[in-house]
Amino acid sequence: MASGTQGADERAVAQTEKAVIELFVRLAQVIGLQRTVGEIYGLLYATERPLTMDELTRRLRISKGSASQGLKLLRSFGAVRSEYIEGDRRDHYVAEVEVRHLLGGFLRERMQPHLAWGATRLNEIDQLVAVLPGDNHKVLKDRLVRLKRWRTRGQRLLPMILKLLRA
Amino acid sequence: MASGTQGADERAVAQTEKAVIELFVRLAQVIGLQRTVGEIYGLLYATERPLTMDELTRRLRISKGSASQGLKLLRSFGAVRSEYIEGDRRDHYVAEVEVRHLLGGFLRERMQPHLAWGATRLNEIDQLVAVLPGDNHKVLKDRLVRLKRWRTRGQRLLPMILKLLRA
DNA sequence: CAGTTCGTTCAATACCAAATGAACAAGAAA
DNA sequence: TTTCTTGTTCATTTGGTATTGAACGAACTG
Repeated sequence: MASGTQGADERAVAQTEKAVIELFVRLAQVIGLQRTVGEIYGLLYATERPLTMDELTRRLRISKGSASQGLKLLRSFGAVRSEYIEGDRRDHYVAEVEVRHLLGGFLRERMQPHLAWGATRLNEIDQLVAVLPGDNHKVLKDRLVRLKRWRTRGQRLLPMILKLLRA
Repeated sequence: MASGTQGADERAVAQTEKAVIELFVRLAQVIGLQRTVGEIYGLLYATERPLTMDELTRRLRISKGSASQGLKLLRSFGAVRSEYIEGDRRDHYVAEVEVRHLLGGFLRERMQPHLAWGATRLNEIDQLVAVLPGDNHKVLKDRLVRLKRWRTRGQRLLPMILKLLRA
């Protein structure tokens, strides 16, 4: 292969890498994760070979602290795992390329707690309106019934999405 | 009705109101909207009677600017509409009690653009990898195919959710 | 053992987006 | 017309949180 073509190759790969990182940075922002988390996952996703924390900090220009915390989060989501490499005591990280790991982990660890909190809160509100006399505050009661329907719906939605992730 | 019971009533209503607002504040935070937007929608949701901007700023202790911008956003979502009241030139706002208006508007105005952006970006990446020689970078190409599958999936998910909202 | 390497934690900092409020425009009232 | 009322916009301030980097513990190495 000619070295000119080779150079074009490298450029294309580098650009791709950058674009993939950008993609995951955006995804991270949309679902409310730190930009560094998106960067880390993006770089790992675009790289076949396992990377050390040191490589992540150098290539992404982020601090050791950010890398450590980002990787911790991504591991808790099951979106990244560390691979053992013979004769190197450093951790080597690879992306779980099934994106559902990232999204599934996010839903499990971040979304679910919110839904649970909302359900609890709605029950508490229920207690409050229960003491109100029957025909007064009819509209308020009606609206709360609507909200409770949403609790059910929301709790149904999560499994649905998870199922969709699996498909 | 005894005035003591009446007092208990008012307390319960006030607490309910507060709890409903809290609920929507949390929802707002989860989907990445400003706290004030959640507060506004929450108060309107908990109140039968249409409210003026002035009432919103006083009861929520937020600035006129925040109220104006929050209402603007909520109207753009179709989650709030203004009602004309005879002999009062001020705008009077009521919540669209179908929560799907809020979520639907959010998906339409906020989520959809991100998906569109991602789709465009993926096409650009496609162009980049297209120039790479066949068997090299096989893994990279494979991973991009995975991402493209997600574009399709994401674009399918949105209508699904919208349908669920309607149900 | 002392000296390195590696990863984590957390207090300090830097950054950014949300909230404010003054200034403004458009009507209405007087 | 002038004066109020009402709502919007936008430059500034504020508040919250993401990122940093120093300090630390643990686990190797020589």
